[in-house]
Amino acid sequence: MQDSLTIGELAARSGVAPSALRYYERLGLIRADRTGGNQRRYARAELRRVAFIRISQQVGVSLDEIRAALDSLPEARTPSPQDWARLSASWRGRLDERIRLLSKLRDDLDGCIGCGCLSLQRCALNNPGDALGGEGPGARLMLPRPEADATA
Amino acid sequence: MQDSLTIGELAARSGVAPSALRYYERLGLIRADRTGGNQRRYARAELRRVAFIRISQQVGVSLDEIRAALDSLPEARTPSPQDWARLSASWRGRLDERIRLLSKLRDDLDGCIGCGCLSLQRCALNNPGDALGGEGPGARLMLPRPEADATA
DNA sequence: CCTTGAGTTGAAGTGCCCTTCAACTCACAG
DNA sequence: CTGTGAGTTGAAGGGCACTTCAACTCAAGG
Repeated sequence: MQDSLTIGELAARSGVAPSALRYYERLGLIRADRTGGNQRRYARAELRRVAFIRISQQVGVSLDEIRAALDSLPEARTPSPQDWARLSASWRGRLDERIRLLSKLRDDLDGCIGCGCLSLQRCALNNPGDALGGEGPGARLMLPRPEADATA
Repeated sequence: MQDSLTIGELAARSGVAPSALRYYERLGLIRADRTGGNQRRYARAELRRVAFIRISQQVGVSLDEIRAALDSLPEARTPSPQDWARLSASWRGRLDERIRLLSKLRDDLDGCIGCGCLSLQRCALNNPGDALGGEGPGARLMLPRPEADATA
């Protein structure tokens, strides 16, 4: 009942598996103090960081970008509500864009279904300027899977 | 200028890389005839299949599920507009759900930003019944990245 | 003290969706 | 007929976000 949480406690409270928390730490997304016996002890503030990470993932931001965002927080002091608000607000455009694209896809799909033609190339694929762009080599997951786990 | 397309032509017209098309074929998502020299020749209808695949991915459906959906098409005849409409319509709920979740996330985020508290756990994480659920072992990409490529 | 559940590490595995490579063969314009 | 760009294969690589494993050590209740 102190001011710090074990990894198990943080996992339970955040809904993120311990293995994921360790992974986040390796990536520099969160940090932990250590006990004499080398066990992690998390400050309460880390709970908020983890929450921000999960939110950001739902927005569709990669861990690498989340790390960059978190790096912009002040190191000296505990981040203020305004700090968090600024970070969250920075995802707002991303979120809007994602919603817009999916809504457009829904409309296109409705149009196709409605007219029965389902000329998908015209409706939804052949609009390169609009649709999702991606660059560079290496395999990426190009398109989203909705399933995720907030409680496991 | 015949009735069939080479893999390069299909790639160009669909915006999907040849390597991806071969991959789709391995997974049983598309099929190709072969020339005497063992090269793939795609019927025009395959273009529509590929379009459907890409659309489905945007909706957030896995290739495995897409394969299952495509398997439900009649094998005897070329799928009719109604066949495609049925398949597309079957994703409609998924799409709606995704849009709904993202919209809710946006509202939550606005709320948090608005009040400055950013109590993310209450706002957006601690609603397990609502949020994205996932099951089973093995690493999955839990949350979507919007970037994708429809023209490369 | 001692047991037992929780925590530690690095390395390897998993699932998805492809891409890249090497070492060929094909198809067609000239 | 020949050169060249396009196509073929299986195997391996790659990025992401983790999980799993083995082989330990810690922490705390009885």
